[in-house]
This record gives sequence, structure tokens and C-alpha cells, in this order.
Amino acid sequence: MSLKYAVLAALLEGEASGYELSKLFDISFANFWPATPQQLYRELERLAQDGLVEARFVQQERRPNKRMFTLTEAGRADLRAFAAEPPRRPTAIRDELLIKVQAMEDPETARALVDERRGWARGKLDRYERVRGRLLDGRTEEEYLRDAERIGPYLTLLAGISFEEENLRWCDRVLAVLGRRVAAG
Amino acid sequence: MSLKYAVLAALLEGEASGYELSKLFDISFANFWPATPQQLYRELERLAQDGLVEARFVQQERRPNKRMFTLTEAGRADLRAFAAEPPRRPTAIRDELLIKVQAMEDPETARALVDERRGWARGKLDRYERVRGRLLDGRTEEEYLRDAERIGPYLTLLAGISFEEENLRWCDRVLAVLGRRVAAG
DNA sequence: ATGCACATGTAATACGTTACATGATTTG
DNA sequence: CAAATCATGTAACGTATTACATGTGCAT
Repeated sequence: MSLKYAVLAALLEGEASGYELSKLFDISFANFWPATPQQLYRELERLAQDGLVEARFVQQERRPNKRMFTLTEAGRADLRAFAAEPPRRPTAIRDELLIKVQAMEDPETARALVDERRGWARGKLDRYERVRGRLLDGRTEEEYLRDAERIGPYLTLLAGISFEEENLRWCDRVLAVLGRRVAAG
Repeated sequence: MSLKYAVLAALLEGEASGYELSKLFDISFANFWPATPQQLYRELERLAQDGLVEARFVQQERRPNKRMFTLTEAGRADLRAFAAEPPRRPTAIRDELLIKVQAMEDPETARALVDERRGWARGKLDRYERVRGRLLDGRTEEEYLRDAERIGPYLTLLAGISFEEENLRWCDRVLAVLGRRVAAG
């Protein structure tokens, strides 16, 4: 149900093809609403039938043909109504690593997995910071937040950043604890 | 696929009925692997057929009958193997509020939603701290981590706590930003 | 005696994943 | 010039969520 509004929100940035949306979902929407290309194509189909987006067929010569999608006024209105309602469902997290940590028997094995997670979190943070730099484009955060038309995308990026920072801190703490255990046991 | 191991991990705490598991998933596993009662019953059925858990039928007089489930040695071994493998899928987060923030038009409306989230995060943190107190049971964290048989549940609880702390910080930051915007606009 | 929470499920539907298909462009 | 990656999708299958169903016990 929410995927619908995630797609409409993505189209606030302007006309896009299914493929472009799937890239956008990979790099930025993934932090709060992951979706595979297949989900997006199906959803776009439905949205077009409901008149919330408009599809424009684009014939291409040296590439597969594509369809470009735009928000309609009805879509914009629907999204606006959604954005004003309190969320129906609480935040859901799916994290395989934490199942493994929960079931942990051997500290050495767990250490390796958490260490791997730490490296991956660092990489994600780096990428976020680069996205942030591109958004700010030379301005300070204060300037940006004062002047920018839409600040939503920046605020969700901040959420992604602070999530990964937290993640990193948790990894460090767990590694410290497990290190002591290995030394003791 | 991972739900299977979440259920096995839950049964590490001892024999439990489907209903008891669904309560456990509500209060603690929910932080990293949410599951509805229906999912759990189906999964337990499968696990029993595969010999990874053992079901014991318990006839009750003044309540509906129930089945109690225990890990078998095969289940324990399967879980152990799972816990040693690196995770296949990255962490997934589903957060409706962030879609609304992403699509935000009016700072006043968004403020109300984020403020609500802030209150809810505080409540969750409080409950976590109480669970933590029960686990520690008078000991300091250091004592607990040195002496406890299984520290996995404590480490996943810490993950839940630091996630909510991060959440709270993000809410405060967003509220500050939106407050300035309302004053300016 | 009415309503809420416990305890257990089934059925219908929605959603997500995996595998496949096709052609263009880039890289070694 | 072969292999990898980009760009765009479709089809089949498996998993999850929602709505419904049923009966008990407890509190007011």
C-alpha cells in the first residue's frame, strides 16, 4: 500500500522511466522503502490505470523503447493527503545479522560477522556523505535548509546517515564486548 | 527463509507455544525480525515436519488446547550453521513516516507527524530500558557480560536501544529545522 | 451480561524474489 | 572481438499480510 506513495513521492522529482526509478530506489529510497524493479513496474502500471500518473511512450533507436511517467494533478493530491495522515504501521526492520547475533554461541564467529557489517556500514556512510555534498552543492546546511524548495529529500538522507552512524557505534561496542569474551574464554 | 531461524533462535530460550512465541516476537524480536502470529504458526508447522522442532500436544481444561514446541538437536545444529554464515541480504527498513517526510510540502503538517514519532520512540526506549533492567537483575553490565551464558539477547537489545536513541536524535533535529522554517515562512 | 484479552487457526489477497529475455554500450 | 554492464522489461513462483472464524476466561 505504501509503495504506491513511495513511487508518487519519487515522481515529485520529475518525469522518470521505470529504470530510472529503480536506480533512485537503489541509491536513496532504499533507506526507508526498498523496492525491486519488478515491484516498480507493476506499481506504475496500476498508477497509470488509476490516473495518478501519466505514461508517455518513447520510441528509441539504439536502445529498448521505454515509457516515461509523470505525476498527474490527481496523483499529487492523493500524495498530499497521504503525507498529512499519521503512519498506519510502525517502522519495520529486517536484519539477518541480528538473528545470528541473538543465536550466537561462539564469540569468535560472531566477531567476524559484526566486523564485516562494520566495514559495510562505513561504505554506506561514505556514499551518503557524497550524496549530501552533491545536494548542498557548495552551500552550508543552513543556507540549503533556508533556501531549498523541497527539503524532504535532505531530511530523509539525514535519517539514513544517522542510522548508519548508530550502526557503526553498535558494531564497535559489540566488537569490544566480544573481544573481552574471546580473551577471557 | 530467515523467519525459520528467527523462530529457532527464539526457541533457544526454552519450550514455548505459538502464542508465547508471538508475544516474544512482539516485545523483543520485533526490533530485527517482525512476524505475525499466522507466520509463526505456519513456520512451526514446517519446522515440526522437518524435524527441527518437536511438538507436544497439551490438553487444557478451561482454555483452548495448545501445542508446546522444543528445539531438537537437528534444529540446534541447523541454527548453529546459519549463525556462522554471513548474511545474504542487507538490512531492510520500511518506514512510512519517511515517505511522508520525503514528500513533505507543509512544514507544519510534517512537524506534527515527527513530533508524534518522537513520543512513540521515547516510549519504546523506556520499555527497552525496563527489559534491560530485568535482564541485568541487579548486576552491572560488565558483570552480566562476563558471567551470562548467552549474551546474544543482550546485544540485540542494545541494538534496539541505540536504534531508538538515534531515532530520537533525528526527530529533534528535524523538529528544530522545521521550527525555523515555520517561523521564516 | 457485555466487552476485552487469550489462544488458535484458515482463506483470500497482496507483495516480493528469482529467473529469464533482449538488445546496446562499454571495457579489457 | 568477447565479456561485462547498462537499460528495459515479463513470467513464474514463493512468502507475507489481511480479514475472517471460533471458542474461553476475566473484569466491570
